[in-house]
Amino acid sequence: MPELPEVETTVRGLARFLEGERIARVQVNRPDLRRPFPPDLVQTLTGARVTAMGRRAKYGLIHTDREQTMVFHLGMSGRWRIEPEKPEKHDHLVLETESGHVLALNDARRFGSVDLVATEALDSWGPFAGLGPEPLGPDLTPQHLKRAFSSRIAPVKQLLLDQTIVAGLGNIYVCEALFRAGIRPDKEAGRVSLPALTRLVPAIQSVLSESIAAGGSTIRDYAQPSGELGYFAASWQVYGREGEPCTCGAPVLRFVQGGRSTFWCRRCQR
DNA sequence: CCCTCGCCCTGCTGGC
DNA sequence: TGCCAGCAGGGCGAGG
Repeated sequence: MPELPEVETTVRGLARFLEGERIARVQVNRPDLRRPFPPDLVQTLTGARVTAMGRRAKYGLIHTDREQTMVFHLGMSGRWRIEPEKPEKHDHLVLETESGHVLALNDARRFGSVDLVATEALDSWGPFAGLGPEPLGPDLTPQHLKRAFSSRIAPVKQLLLDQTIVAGLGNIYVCEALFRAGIRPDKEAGRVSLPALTRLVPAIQSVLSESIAAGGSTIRDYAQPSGELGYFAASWQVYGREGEPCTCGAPVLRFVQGGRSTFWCRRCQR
């Protein structure tokens, strides 16, 4: 899905149309994504004013003046369509603001979610309660990873996908960050050295920051809220490049880990 | 606890 | 052209 940079881009795009606006109309077309929509979704959002937008891990946050926050997850194929010309298949939720902007949450695979959570209790809300630190915040440090990886035998790649260790990384950016840090994806997490973790943290942060600056990655059904496409996909060095030469000349390799594809360079990652 | 696996759902691509 | 296998960015629960 949209990983952290894509959610961040989406939230920033939505903010231009929602922040400070009152929601005038809420239309639910199909109220069952990963889980059913809250039964009071329409009632709670209709007439509410959006006070602020935010993001936690891969979740987008729409805070309202009703002390309720709408939390959305884009799953694998979710996207917000801004000012859609016409309705499309899989537009599950449509919001219209007082000033006439229309926003449609479209999710073909329906792995996404929409929830309402009391704003003051967000941190203790089930899906948020166990999340690890934000990778772009101050709490992701080599020491944090050292501690979280300690005595773990699972491959480092799998643990980086674990949202309780770091919140917001997905398959693409984990592959790219491990490449930048020169760490083999199948390395036992507990055996990754502190110097390697000290390279990994800035590798994670740079790959995410650069992607956000570029407006996210483009893949299949992902588009920014405005409808433009992100450009970061062109910057992938290993993801999706099986068989192509790495910058070092060796071929990019692919194998399956935990049921998903891992891309890496045998020469650059040790 | 930790680790792995399989499933949720739909659509697109590539090979025959 | 049609069909079908394989693949896709996530998250969760079951079972060992």
